Amino acid sequence: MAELNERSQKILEAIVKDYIASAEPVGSRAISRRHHFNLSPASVRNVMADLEEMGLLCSPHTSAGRIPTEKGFQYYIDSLLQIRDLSDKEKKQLRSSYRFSGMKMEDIMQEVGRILSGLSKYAGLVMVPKFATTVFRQIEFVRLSHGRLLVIYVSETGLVQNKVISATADIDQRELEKISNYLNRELNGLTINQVREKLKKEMQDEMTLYDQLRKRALSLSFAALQDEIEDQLYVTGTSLMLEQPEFSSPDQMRRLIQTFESKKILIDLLDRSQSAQGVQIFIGSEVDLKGCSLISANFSNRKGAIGALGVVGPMRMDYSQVVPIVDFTAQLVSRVLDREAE
Amino acid sequence: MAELNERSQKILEAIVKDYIASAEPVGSRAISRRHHFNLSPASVRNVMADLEEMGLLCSPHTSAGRIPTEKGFQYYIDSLLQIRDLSDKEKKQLRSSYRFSGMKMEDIMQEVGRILSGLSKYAGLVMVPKFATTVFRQIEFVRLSHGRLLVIYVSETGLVQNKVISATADIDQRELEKISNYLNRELNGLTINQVREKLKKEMQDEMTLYDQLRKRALSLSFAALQDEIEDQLYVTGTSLMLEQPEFSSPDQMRRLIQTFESKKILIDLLDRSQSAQGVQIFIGSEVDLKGCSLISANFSNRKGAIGALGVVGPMRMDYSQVVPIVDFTAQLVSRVLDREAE
DNA sequence: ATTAGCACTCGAGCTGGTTGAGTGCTAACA
DNA sequence: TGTTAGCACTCAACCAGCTCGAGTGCTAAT
Repeated sequence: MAELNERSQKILEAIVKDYIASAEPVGSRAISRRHHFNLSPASVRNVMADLEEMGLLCSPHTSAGRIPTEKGFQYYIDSLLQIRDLSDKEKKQLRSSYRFSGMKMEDIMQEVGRILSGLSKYAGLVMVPKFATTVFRQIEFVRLSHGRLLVIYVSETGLVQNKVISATADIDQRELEKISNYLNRELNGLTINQVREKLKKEMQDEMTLYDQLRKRALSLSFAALQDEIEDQLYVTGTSLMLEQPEFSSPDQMRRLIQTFESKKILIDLLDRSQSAQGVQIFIGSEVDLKGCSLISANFSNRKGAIGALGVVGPMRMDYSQVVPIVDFTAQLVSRVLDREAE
Repeated sequence: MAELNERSQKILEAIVKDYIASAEPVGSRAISRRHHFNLSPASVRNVMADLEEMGLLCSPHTSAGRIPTEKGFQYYIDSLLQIRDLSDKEKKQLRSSYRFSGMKMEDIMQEVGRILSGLSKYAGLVMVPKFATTVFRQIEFVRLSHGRLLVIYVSETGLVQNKVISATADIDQRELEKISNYLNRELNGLTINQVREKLKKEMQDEMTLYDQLRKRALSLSFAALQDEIEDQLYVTGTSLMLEQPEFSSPDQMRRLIQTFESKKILIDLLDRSQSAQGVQIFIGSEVDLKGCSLISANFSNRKGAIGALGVVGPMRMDYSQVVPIVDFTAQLVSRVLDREAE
């Protein structure tokens, strides 16, 4: 991106801010009046023309003002945006809105989403820790019917997953207990991925296994863990998005709701943000959310269980407001998870 | 409801059917032409005026045709609607779209919702069996951190619920195992409600209890089961509803989405339908869904686990089409649950 | 380099006219 | 007496034309 001189920057910033506030095209006159750089509308217009040339602004039609393009927002966020920190008072307030004691994982995540969307007035997303990266704690088998077993496994953080598998032979509950005892001893403290690795390796030595119990245990737990467990995503406050003027037309509403309904797009996005540290901002068509941005952050605990949360709002959302909220919430959740796992 | 003579009935039926097909006010001319009762538009008009008088029809404005009121739909459904049965071919087709083998409960429910909304082109609802009425199968405890326990309980049907409780004293995993063994033996085969009853009674004799283990077991499981477990609701295909012309205005869309988002209204409705047998139809403002109807049916298995499923569509939906689908799906799900629990 | 001035553009909103579907009423008819 | 043809009336939807005002781009003066 070519450098902008200071005046251009100031004007771009002013336009973006005004547009964020009003959701309407902003004109040269408004800029020269509302912001106190002593410039006539004409001069502002010249600068605006340059900015349009560079692809940072565009005008919906001849006699309307300018609105920032995606690229314009990008520039604003990269170079101009100053994130204010939350004041201690705000932090305290935020902290006190979260009351997680005695809640199980799912409920915590849902509650975080609710609060996130409540504070931001946009849609809140929370993706539950990817099970694969969490630490194994316990496995249990329940016999459902002939040959059909329910496997329940629990992570260090108290996340529960369950799955139905079918065993070749019928196994009674007593033996299942023995098997789970054995597995709990063997696999304790490993991440699910490590568990998978270990099982795979041991399975290869299967030929040499005379120990029936162990053999069964291996094949059962292998079946239980073999396919990827999909991430769980909690979406809250979609209807808040519909209040935004940019989604006021039926068509745009439909598109938006469809996007939120499929969840896949959102999961992909949050997955992408998983690798990075701190707050990330995805803008507009960079993601498959036309006209939207996603502000996301990861959370984790000492042991490494990783999830992501964020806020989806219109591209024109108030980043300086929402970014610190997302950031602090992620930290808060991380701390809670640590406490849970202690 | 006053009786209608045959001609009025025929005309009402024709109007409702045409309106269902077109979503537009239907006029006297159209009725007299499209349906072959040999009546002039003028005569039809007279009847229509009567029907309007009785509150079965209304006209959006003077020079538009008539549309059925809620009461009109009610009458149509109660007296005029003929539910055709599914042909064997359709049944077979429906049956084959459901593939549940090796799925766990949650996934089955989600899949049912998806198919339901796919077939009806409206929103599909599935409410997972109320846990309280299901049969207890197994309970497990996992120690999370000092004094915090994760309880997992499984129903006969393989439904898994979990919850965090805090114990007064720290209990190690070995003792937890003993406790769960004890409880599994004691409580096997009872419904959750029966379990609650039993625990309550035994707790009252607590004074006389010298058996530490038993004492602990009782208090733990009591804590685990004490509050109501909320029903889980799966909603699919909301965006399909947005395609319907009656929800084409931004305002109506917003209202609709808000309704679906809160879920509470829907749960209440399905709860209400729980008591009844067979397919039920709720219309419009009778429920809190303005302009919508809900077609619902219960499912259960021999052991009595009860849930409900249904389709929410515009009031003007094709009942003769959707009712049999809902009906048959409920039967299908019941049968699957039986198989699961066998 | 900045700015005042001005012609120009274009959407929003208002008006008035036309069209066509549909009604209610009345009088004639079987 | 029930049915119907005829007719005047109503009203939303559509369209064309109009004005208004916000905002632009360009040019010439400062």
